[in-house]
Amino acid sequence: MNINEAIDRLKNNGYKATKRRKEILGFFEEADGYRTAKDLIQHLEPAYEGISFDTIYRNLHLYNEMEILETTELNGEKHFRMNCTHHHHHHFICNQCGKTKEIEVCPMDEVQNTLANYEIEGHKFEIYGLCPGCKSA
Amino acid sequence: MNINEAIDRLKNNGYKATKRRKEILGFFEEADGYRTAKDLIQHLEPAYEGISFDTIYRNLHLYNEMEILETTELNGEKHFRMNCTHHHHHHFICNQCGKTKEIEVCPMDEVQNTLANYEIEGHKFEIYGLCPGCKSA
DNA sequence: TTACAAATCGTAATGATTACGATATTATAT
DNA sequence: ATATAATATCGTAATCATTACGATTTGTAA
Repeated sequence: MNINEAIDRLKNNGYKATKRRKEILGFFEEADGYRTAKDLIQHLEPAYEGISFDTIYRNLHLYNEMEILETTELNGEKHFRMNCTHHHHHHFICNQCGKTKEIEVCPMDEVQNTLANYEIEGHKFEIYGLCPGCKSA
Repeated sequence: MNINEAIDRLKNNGYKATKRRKEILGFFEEADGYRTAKDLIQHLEPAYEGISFDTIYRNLHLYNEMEILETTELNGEKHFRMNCTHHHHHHFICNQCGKTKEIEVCPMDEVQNTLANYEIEGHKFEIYGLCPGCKSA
């Protein structure tokens, strides 16, 4: 997912591409990893002084529903990142900088048959630690 | 982990085994799955009218630190369950009743070598859905 | 049973998130 | 380009889970 795809998706669904919405997309594209609502507010404050919580959270939820952003919970705070739209995979997540690395291994195939009579609705596999950059710093 | 083990662990670390602490352990033993702070408060209210948030949260954290309870985040709320002290494993978690089933598969062995130069500090693998009981109900 | 440390209570404070009426902005049709 | 109507944002208050703290009560060990 990139900014232009996201804007197209907005417009195709009757949403407007406002300055703030574009700026939010820019923030996540540049971030290239997980960020919180607070991170976003801090980024927007200089250019959009007094930006409303309403704007922040409404758009984060909108982007999440439209699968422009994906979300996960990291130590009690919701984090967001640009959605990976291609194939199914999981993430290593850096505890320091929030950047992610794709993990192709998915254990679900192996697990399926141990869950006969269960209805599987979803799963989560995440690895946490330090990326090479943060490790050496 | 069972109630008696937990009480021993409390006493061995200089903590007192109060009525409320025993009642909380009883709640989680009987629950046999993930429960929230609110669930616990509702359980305790009848017998301990006006029980303090302080008591609830302080003890949940204490039990978590002492590895009497383990915790996970499920749709934005912290959930707790009796800790499984034996070997490393993961959980299927029922979205309806919170009960869990142990999953022996752990994908980490397979993943390790794809993360050279990364420092791995932890991982999470959870499967969500409906247990056989909730599925047929 | 006394004494004292630890636990609980009652309640206020915090922090993230949600909600809402008033105002401003965007997209579209003219 | 302009007017119009729908949508988005603002400013701020409300909500919800959780944390914090002084005053009081309780558990434990001598």
